[in-house]
Amino acid sequence: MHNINFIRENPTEFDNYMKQRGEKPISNKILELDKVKRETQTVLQNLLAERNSISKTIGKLKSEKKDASAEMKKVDEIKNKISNLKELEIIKNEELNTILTRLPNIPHKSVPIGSDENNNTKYREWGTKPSFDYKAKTHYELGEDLGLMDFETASKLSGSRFVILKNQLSKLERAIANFMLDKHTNENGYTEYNLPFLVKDDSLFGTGQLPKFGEDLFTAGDNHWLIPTAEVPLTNMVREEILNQNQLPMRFTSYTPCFRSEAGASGKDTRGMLRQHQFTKVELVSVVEPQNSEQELERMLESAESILKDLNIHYRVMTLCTGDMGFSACKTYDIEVWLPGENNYREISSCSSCSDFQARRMNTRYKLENKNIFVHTLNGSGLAVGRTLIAILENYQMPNGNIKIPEVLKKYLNNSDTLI
RNA sequence: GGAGAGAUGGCUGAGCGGUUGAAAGCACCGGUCUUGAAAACCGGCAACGGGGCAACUCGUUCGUGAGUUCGAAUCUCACUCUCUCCGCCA
Repeated sequence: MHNINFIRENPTEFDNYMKQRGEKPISNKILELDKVKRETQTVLQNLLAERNSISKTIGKLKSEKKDASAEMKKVDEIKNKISNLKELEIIKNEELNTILTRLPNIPHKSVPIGSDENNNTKYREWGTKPSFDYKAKTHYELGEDLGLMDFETASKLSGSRFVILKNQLSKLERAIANFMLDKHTNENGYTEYNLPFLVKDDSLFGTGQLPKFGEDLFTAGDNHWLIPTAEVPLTNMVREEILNQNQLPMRFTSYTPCFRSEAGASGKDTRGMLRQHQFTKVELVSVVEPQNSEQELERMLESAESILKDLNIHYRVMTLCTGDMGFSACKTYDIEVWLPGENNYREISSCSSCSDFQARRMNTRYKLENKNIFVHTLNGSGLAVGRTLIAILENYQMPNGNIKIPEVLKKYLNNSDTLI
């Protein structure tokens, strides 16, 4: 949600920011609605004040057993005007909100300007690509050849974009999740939560998925939605709260399934388990004071990177350009992991600062010297577990089709050296 | 699923239809006292919005939405949520 004061004072600048994010200029319309709304409100409030004071007089007269019929007649006349103006104010306010709740966050100054992923810039990279004497296999070739990854049966159960992991691969998924959670809670300073996977629409509004992106989500009836990411429940834990300064920064982590309809991705990544309707992810969320959010984003990125460093898998970090960022983000780093089987980099984490954008939607503030200030929220994957599993398969594959176990995961897998 | 109770400020918790935006306590902030701290005492302390350069002023808000009334935290209706008991159940 946007600060209407900022738009009032910087309409051209606002339009410019929106243009960078692929929106049309709209400040004119916003300011016009805002003006009408405020004028209506002023007139309305004067009438309300008049009604209130006459009502008080009536109360006084009645308690003195005097005649109040003249005053009551006066109020009666005002009442009609009031209800008309009230209606108008509500309409204008709704029109304004419809616009304001559907505009994306303003990008941070340091974000490269551009329309799509081609304008993303490389922030840094780590490690080197492994080399193979043969054509590296894809994760689904490896998984299926080992008999541990089953797309056919999954589609019998649930349709396309689902997978079944069996035996050692199922255990590997658990090992990865445990390793990530241990790392983030023991070394990176996050507190672990076990969360609801169903949320109400208020929560999805708070983090920005609703009202605009409902078609990307699965519903579960009764005003419940399946979470597309743990960001939603984690961040909304502080919705409608006024926090104390000494509670900040807050750092949360959680391992949850994520459910996405992938409505806009038909035909994309249909092979393998890269893009599924259901996947698991370890999520990181921070709630911080505004002046600390830039630094917190770097910290969060490093926390996510620490997982891949420990796994010793090559990756690069991209700074997303204005046109490629998510709705709520003001700045986003994507971590792209190297997948030898694909011969390509693929997103495995996305770390975003949402500045005060979600905080305004959620009305989350903290007390600072008797003032209530909107917090800044950040979220990042640390990491997507399914895609980490893919990365391990492809990077740790051996010529015979078996998989080496990364050093840090051994203790989670009976100290085995290889998958089977 | 059946029966009942409830929802008030950061928290706990009072509140006959008419200075109740709301008692009291806690928390918090400032001060006195103290070598320092604690205690005690004094003072301050809801949010959001409109108008105004400002002092300030007006409006809205007691779960949400309608209604009754000149006037609603207080009365009526619907909805949401929470809790208790019973039943069912991982």
